[in-house]
Amino acid sequence: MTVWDRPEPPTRPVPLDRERIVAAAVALADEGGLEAVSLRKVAARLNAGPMRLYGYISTKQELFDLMVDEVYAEILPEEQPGDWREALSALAHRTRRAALRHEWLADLLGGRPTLGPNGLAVAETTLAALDGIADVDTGMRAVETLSAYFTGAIRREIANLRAERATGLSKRDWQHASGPHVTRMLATGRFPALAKAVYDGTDVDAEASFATGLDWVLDAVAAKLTRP
Amino acid sequence: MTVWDRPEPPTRPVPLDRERIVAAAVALADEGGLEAVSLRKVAARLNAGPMRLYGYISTKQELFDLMVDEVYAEILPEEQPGDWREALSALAHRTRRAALRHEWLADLLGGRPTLGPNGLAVAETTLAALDGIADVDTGMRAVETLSAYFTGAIRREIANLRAERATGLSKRDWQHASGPHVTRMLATGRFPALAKAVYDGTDVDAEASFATGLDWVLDAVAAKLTRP
DNA sequence: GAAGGGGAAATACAGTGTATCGACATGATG
DNA sequence: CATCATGTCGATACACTGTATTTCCCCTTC
Repeated sequence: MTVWDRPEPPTRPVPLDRERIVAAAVALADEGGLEAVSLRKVAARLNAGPMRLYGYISTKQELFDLMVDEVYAEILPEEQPGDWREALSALAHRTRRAALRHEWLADLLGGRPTLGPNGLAVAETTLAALDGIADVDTGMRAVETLSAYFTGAIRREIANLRAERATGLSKRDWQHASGPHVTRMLATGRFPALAKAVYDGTDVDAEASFATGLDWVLDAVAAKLTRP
Repeated sequence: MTVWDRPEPPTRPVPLDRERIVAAAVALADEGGLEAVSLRKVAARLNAGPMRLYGYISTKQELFDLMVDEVYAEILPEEQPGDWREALSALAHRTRRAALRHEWLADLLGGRPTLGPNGLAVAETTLAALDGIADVDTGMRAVETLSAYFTGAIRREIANLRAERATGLSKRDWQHASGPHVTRMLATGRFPALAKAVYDGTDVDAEASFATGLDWVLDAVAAKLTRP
């Protein structure tokens, strides 16, 4: 019996771990959004059967949790600046940039408590930045308020970005010329304040808007820190 | 040929409109969350075939948009108080309470631009509250900042609420005693600031936390309004 | 060599959003 | 009154989803 007659030994299944799985899922989501992530496609990308993933996660939600924590690794700053304000500001901006790299993050942000190692690490360094500056309670309140702000702001920014992309219109064009529905509504005169805002408002770019809102919130935090 | 032999005339299809459809969808979502909303189930609740809905909406996303706008009708205040600060605060609290009544709103909040009639009406009254107090640009920035805050805060609150419900543990219990994963992580000593926050922090109820964060942001807005 | 165990894969199921198509009640027209 | 066009509704179909269950086969251990 020659070599040719003997069948090749069966290919061992490719080794798997959460890291690989999450990487595949993130890649899929980066390319086609969250809805492009299906267990079948993730598994296929790893040359594995779908059910194999259930050894590493027990539900699709858990895969999302892992994906979010993976991105928190990008958000975690390598070294902390001394100033608490810089630290918090950096956290906000890093989160925003991460969401711009992985737009699907906006869909998940704030959706579930972040209990993964990187999420906890981010929480740690954030709270640590306020250590000694404020008592525990005001510190927590500050972090919560700030993160509520940038979570919401990021979500809105991504939402607008998608809307512009979908209609093919820049925000300015959309407001001024085309955007049939909104234009028609504004023309009814039932929304004078809104109309004024839309037509008289100077359009600032998203980053600047994010930054000024952030500054306001940081100002508020600063005011509470100094006065216990 | 008697009456009994003749078949009854065919039952006319039940009349339908967006209002009925949205009401059915909202009811479904209130009972079982957003994932309980399927076009088939919505249609079934209206004694109609699934495909019939496509005369009124062209995609499931649009149904969600209509649902959100429906809730904005609850958020819209009946009469506006004079003070801008009261007005903005009321908007935030009304949105929060709406989300507590319809928890699925948290999943949709900030996810897409709100262009429905009620959403626009809310935007209108909100901007109107700042009319004369601030120039257009700072007014918009104020509204955006504030709504980013409460959007994020509401999402987190609902997320925590669900997590507590799922584990059957109150936040306090979860942090202190059981919650194996978090407890173990904190015990490693790698998260000292976080551990201090968890163990030394006094737990305030969600509404109070929401309100203080809101006050901070409103303070910040007030500071920017007075000083142009 | 035989038996057992464990993990991967195949199959199965109930459900999803949406496209397509056939039938049929209705209103217009002869 | 008969016929035809029209438009709408429902049935069917399709590709896909998350997940439970079953089947199978390789490796280890006697």
